[in-house]
Amino acid sequence: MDPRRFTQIDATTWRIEPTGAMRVPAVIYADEDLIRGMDDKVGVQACNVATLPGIVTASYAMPDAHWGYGFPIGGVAAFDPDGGGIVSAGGVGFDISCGVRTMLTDLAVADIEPVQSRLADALFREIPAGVGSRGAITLDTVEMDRMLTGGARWAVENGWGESRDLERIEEGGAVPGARPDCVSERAKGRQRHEMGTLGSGNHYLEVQAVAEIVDRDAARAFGLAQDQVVVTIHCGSRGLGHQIGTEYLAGMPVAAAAAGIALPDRELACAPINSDIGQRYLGAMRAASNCALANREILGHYARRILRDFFPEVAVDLLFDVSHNTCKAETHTVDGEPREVYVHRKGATRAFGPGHPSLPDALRAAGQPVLIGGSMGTGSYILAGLASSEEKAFGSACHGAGRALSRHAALRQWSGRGIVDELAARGILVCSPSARGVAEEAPGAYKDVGAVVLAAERAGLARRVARLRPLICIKG
DNA sequence: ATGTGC
Repeated sequence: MDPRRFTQIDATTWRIEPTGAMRVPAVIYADEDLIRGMDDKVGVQACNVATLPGIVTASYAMPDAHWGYGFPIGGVAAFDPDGGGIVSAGGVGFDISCGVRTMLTDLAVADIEPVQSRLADALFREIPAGVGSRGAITLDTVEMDRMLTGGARWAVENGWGESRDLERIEEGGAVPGARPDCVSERAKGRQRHEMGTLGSGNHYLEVQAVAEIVDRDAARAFGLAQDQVVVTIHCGSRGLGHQIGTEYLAGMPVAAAAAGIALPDRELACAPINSDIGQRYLGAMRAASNCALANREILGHYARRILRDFFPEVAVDLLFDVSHNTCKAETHTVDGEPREVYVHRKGATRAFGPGHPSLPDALRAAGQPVLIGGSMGTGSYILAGLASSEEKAFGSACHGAGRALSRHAALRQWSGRGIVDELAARGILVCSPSARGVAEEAPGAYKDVGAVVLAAERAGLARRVARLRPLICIKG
């Protein structure tokens, strides 16, 4: 995008004042290079979101923003239910409650090196990955509904996880207000065999090493040390969330028209929060969130089990599990008053600062861990939420590197085999059922994650704590 | 993202 279409507020804040149907400004947090690298559609979409009924304060885009279905990926917008506010399936995304968890081990890089190849083989063999992958768990109708209301708590009760994990998961492992009755039989049917599976696209399970400590005090509070081995899982609600997104997306244009909402783009289809379909979507979306929380808990359990085959005494403690595709009712300061608003975060991570009451005691002083997935070769970051993020973007930050090239362009430029060989030469073992998927996810197809997190830090969204480098990547 | 799509 041409930076000149914005008013530059400071080095990392760019603003478009309301014009036409916009009810609030659009604000993008990024440095000038990142702005230049963004598609024009990011600005257009952020402005489109600013026209939606009940939006408060501003429509925001994070430093990793790129264009998505209706709302930008990397978009944050909050709506007031008492001011005609809306909920939008396109504002959450197809992969409902897609997110990241990082688990800390007491192993060092030197412990992994002798077993790296065998460990990669074991993880690849035992963790189902790829399009349509099936797991070892099958749910009947009763267990399906229990999973959809119980989330990670349900997983723990069934032996796939540990109860001490729960306080390290957003919402304590189970999102309240889930309504399995608002989830279609088709969506449930697609999920029957998919619990404990990774899926495809940019989803992965990685064994990583702490490559750099940026903030010593926060790293200590999080339990991170140089050369420590951690396991990070990125995945979501699989077929169930996708089916729910598809079905409600189809129903929302009618609901928007019935509510007299004029849309600048059909893809922004939405419904009033205080409407039947709005409430049904929220109930189904929360059920899908619980599916994603349960899925990540099960995958974490598998990772623990496999690590213990190699290191019987290994400790594997959950640092945090956080989603980056959600709509949540939260209390934020709006026009100087605390108000409950529905915050859509689509490709944006919740980033609550120090002292936030929702954080567990052990993390309250340091702030929420903000888990940023990079690309296969470049590594990832752990950030900490900042109090300033509350007034900048309703307590949100970026979620990843963001694509620089389309999947199609990546396929033209790289082969899966070539990427696997290139990364192996750098000590990174990649295992995937799909060579095409690996080519699509080539490190060069992504922006520089370091530039993205630096911009997030400069903008006051979150601060860098540690950088991680991959050792083993199981790719969907 | 997705029992991937013309």
